[in-house]
Amino acid sequence: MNVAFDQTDPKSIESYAKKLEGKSLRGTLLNKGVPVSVVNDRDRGNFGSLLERHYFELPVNNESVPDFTRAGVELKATPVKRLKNGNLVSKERLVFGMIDFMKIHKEEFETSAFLSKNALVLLVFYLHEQKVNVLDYIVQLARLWGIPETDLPIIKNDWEKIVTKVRKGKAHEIMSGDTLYLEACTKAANNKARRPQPFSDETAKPRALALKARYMSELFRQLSEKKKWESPDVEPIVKSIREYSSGKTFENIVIERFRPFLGLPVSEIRKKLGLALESKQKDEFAWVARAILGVKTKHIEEFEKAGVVMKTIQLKKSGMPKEDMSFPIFRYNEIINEKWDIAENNDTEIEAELKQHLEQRFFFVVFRCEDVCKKPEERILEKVMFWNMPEQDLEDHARKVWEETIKRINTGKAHQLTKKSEDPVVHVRPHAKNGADTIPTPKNGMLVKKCFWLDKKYIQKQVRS
DNA sequence: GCATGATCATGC
DNA sequence: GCATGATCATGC
Repeated sequence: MNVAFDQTDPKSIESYAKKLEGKSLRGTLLNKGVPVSVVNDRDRGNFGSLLERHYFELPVNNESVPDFTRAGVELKATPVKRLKNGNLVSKERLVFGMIDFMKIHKEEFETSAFLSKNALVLLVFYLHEQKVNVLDYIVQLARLWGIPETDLPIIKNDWEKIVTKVRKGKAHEIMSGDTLYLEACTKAANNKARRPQPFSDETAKPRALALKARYMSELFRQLSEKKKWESPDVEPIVKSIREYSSGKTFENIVIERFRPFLGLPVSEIRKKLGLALESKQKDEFAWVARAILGVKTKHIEEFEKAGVVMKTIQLKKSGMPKEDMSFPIFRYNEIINEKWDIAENNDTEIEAELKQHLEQRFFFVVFRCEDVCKKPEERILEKVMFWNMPEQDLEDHARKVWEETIKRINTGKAHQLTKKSEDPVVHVRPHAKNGADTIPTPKNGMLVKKCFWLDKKYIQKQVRS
């Protein structure tokens, strides 16, 4: 029997967990009298189960009830990692239970297995570091957490999108990119595993419900912030949950904000919004879009949490985008070590950055030039849409070009990467300050910085549909 | 007119 | 100093 905390009281459990903040498991467990042999030998490689068994001394529990059964609290340990700029972000998504396709279609969100098990979660964030023993990871933060009221409508809608696909016999078409905060991520020992679904003969990849890594990062940032009011330049679009009344989804709300402005020239939109009549900013269209959304900051809270990337697109009179769409530059010496598919809980493999970018959900804000594209104020706001890259394009184009890029860099052909004429969707082009803005390559010395681009003809097709 | 390579402007 | 979003310039 554990006397360190009250098994029935969530607050008591949280206080006990908070004692770990700033500490690692090694010393804590040894102080608790857990034998060295046990600490060292069991559950190596899994921080969560060490925590569960030896710190909280919970019985092994794979049932549909929360780990701290009497308090109704579910325990979740989750890693953060340090970026090159020093910021801490979530290392991975927070995975809840597997989706049982044969059962979930009968559930309602409010009484779902997901919600009943995870109504109250004890989150333990620890800092994962390469080549450091799991016993020496430092706990950053331990906090009781429940889905906040403001996030509930989005999470509910995410859950319903996933379940709707199951009900339509389309479990095999579920993608992480379908949803905003909660996703149905693939979860299987190997890539070939498939499970049956109730309304189709097609089998589907096994999937689990999870909060996206981006959501977890934003959550971690908010929880670690000592002074909320000094919060950085992030503002939500939806200021009151009353806006979700009558079954409106977040995406409905966003699109409705734009409706009064569709078909108007930028000058008119500026006037209506009370903005300065002209801007010399290169991202002036993005600022107009944010103003329409009612956000005064550079970052949008819901978009940050969901990993939605807003892109403004300028169409010529013909409907063809003026430009291809660029992504961040890659480093020749680093991209060659990336993997497209990485095994779960794998600390050594690095997932392809291109894949991470293209799997995000996009929000396109499309402007069109009436005549010549000279004056920005005369461009018309044509349409807005959420978009994901279809899985087939990811596989057949993005992945292929990425593989080819690595192959050429490795064979001394880093100066001749996939041209626009070689692939209709993704190509590689310079993206540098000038010709002298170079970085090292494995076999070709210093070369100009380059990045992947999405072809404007491809963008046009996507925007038109 | 378009592919390709190159560069600008701004903010952090 | 560098990333990022946005474009320009040239030659076929």
